[in-house]
Amino acid sequence: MEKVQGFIRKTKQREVILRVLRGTKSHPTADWVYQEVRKELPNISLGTVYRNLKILTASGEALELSYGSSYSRFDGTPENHYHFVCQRCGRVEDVPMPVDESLDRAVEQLMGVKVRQHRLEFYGLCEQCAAEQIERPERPMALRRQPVEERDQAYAH
Amino acid sequence: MEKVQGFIRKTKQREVILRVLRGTKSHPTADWVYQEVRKELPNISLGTVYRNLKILTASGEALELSYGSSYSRFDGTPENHYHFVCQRCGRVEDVPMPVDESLDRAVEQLMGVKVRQHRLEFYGLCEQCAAEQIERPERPMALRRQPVEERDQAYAH
DNA sequence: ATACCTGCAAACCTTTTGCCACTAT
DNA sequence: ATAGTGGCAAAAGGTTTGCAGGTAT
Repeated sequence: MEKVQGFIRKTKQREVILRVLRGTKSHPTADWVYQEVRKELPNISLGTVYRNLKILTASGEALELSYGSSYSRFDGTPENHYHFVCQRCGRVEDVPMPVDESLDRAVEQLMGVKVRQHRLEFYGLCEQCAAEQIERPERPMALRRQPVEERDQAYAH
Repeated sequence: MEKVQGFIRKTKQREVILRVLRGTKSHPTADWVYQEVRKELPNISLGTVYRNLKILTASGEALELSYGSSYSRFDGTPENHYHFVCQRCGRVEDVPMPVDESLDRAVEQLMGVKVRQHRLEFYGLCEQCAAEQIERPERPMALRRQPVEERDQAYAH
């Protein structure tokens, strides 16, 4: 039942997707990639693009700029602060570290933009999950689906 | 047609939602908030929770921890680097600033966790949008819907 | 009175999946 | 041979919205 990838095969589709991704600096959406790839492979499907984007992300050949989980989370503390996200159980914790607003000024000078705020998030394993994390698979672990129960524990108070 | 909020009325629903949000440190999802609020207001609907979460976020009484747009964006440059996101046009740009990995070690020592990476994103107005941003509404501007054409321009190469 | 709000349900939209034929190894 | 893949279309799942009746101000 558990479909675990033994090896990743080389295909035309994946090759073009990666080339398109590397060929732009625009941080495109999946749909944009789809439209681009379609110019070369008119029959490719959106599903394939998503599948390969996920594979490329899991194998470290691309980055996915998103919150990770598909839902938004809300925070009743309006003052900006940093967060730590456990990549295994999904828990989100505040980081007891002061917000460094001088970073905003630095970016403004570097890029000529107006910065209102920044968000800093750390990703890794929380104390509890790090303890349970004994084995270390050589294949990208992100390919494995996370059990729903574990994800849910993060919603508990 | 454009529904612009002139003032925000005080309602039981919004009051309870804010109280629930302030009463937890768990960075809950909208659905978790819904379940909690329902204990006090059994007839409230998920839609109302979403609507109010959005209003609270826009008025600065809560933070939304998400990427902002509903889609993921991908980046063909696997090396970690920082991003700047224009809150007006949605454009995403790389920040020419070295990644400070000592932050990861600092958080590990502060929290007793294992940090694999961090993500730092700056939000504000890009040079172009800052120039066009002449007026400054006193009501939270996030309440206003963004024209589709402007959002789309961010997908262009 | 008059906006604003709510509940409900349908609609939306991005992302995921099942199925089956195909193909790289 | 055989597991990984792709195309297609349906499904999923979080979030938004239209509507019509309520409700603060």
